Amino acid sequence: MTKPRSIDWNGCPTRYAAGIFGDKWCFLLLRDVLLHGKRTYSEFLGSPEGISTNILADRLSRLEAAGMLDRQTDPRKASRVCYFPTRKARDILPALIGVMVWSTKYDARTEAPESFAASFQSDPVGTIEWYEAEIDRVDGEIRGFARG
Amino acid sequence: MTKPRSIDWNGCPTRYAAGIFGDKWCFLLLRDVLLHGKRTYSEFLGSPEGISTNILADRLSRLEAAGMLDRQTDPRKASRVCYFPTRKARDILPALIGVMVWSTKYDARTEAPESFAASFQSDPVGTIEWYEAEIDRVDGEIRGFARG
DNA sequence: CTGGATCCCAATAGATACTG
DNA sequence: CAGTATCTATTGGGATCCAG
Repeated sequence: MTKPRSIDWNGCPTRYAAGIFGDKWCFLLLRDVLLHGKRTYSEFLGSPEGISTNILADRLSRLEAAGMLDRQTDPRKASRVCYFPTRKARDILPALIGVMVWSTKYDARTEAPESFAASFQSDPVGTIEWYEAEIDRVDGEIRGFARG
Repeated sequence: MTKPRSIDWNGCPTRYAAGIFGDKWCFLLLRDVLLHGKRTYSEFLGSPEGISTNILADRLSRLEAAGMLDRQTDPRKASRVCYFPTRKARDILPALIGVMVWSTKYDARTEAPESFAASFQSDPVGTIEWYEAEIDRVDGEIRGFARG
């Protein structure tokens, strides 16, 4: 009887969060799906960090199991799979942006990624209005995809 | 100290953040030092997640190298070492609290840790006043320690 | 004592080749 | 395109040792 190596990861919000965000690849995938609008396996694979295929598959299924990603196959073309951020994932956006603002402040060499920088200058990112609009926009995207 | 493989991990704020927070143990150590007031090696070792000694030493040095922890030895007793959160680390508090609020919302089984729950109810956590007071309090703590 | 360093070896993460 | 399979590299647990 193998003794469980890990402890109960629930019962503490930071510990719960550590299980999701305390992983380099999950963190970056959430960036891709929430801020860069990436949706497909090959789009994620194309990120400059160079995730490998098995790791990508593993993290996508972890994030799906955690209720952060909604996996949908195109009704007309089964080989086309899209991963959409769930409401739960989109609710982390304010904190994620907080982290990015922090990073930008403390690492002089960092630059905001295109979509972040662009939207940050032209849109009221962080306001309730922007946030709710983003929620609605992705909801519409998912419905459109599911209808085919 | 593992050599970064292929890509440049700077140049993007999320990527930079992933290098610091995208690690389970760093994430939890920051919780301990920022929200539970833990300062010493043995206090960190006593956390319920059960970090092992080699990993703890490695992560403490990583966080020190990243400018998140300030390592101080007691002027009167060299064997007593304290790790204080730097200003840089304390500046992540608002985002960290945002993550905790998110976790608490989405995992029904999670409970806020004592110090978080207590301060959240009795103090105006999240306000500029609370935040600046916390900055000053830890600054005083560090000065007091360094004076002996 | 406290704050580590080191070693062993189990378990996990990850790069690459390959497949339906 | 969206993943498996395989094999190697790194991380991590636990015991032990060491220095101040």
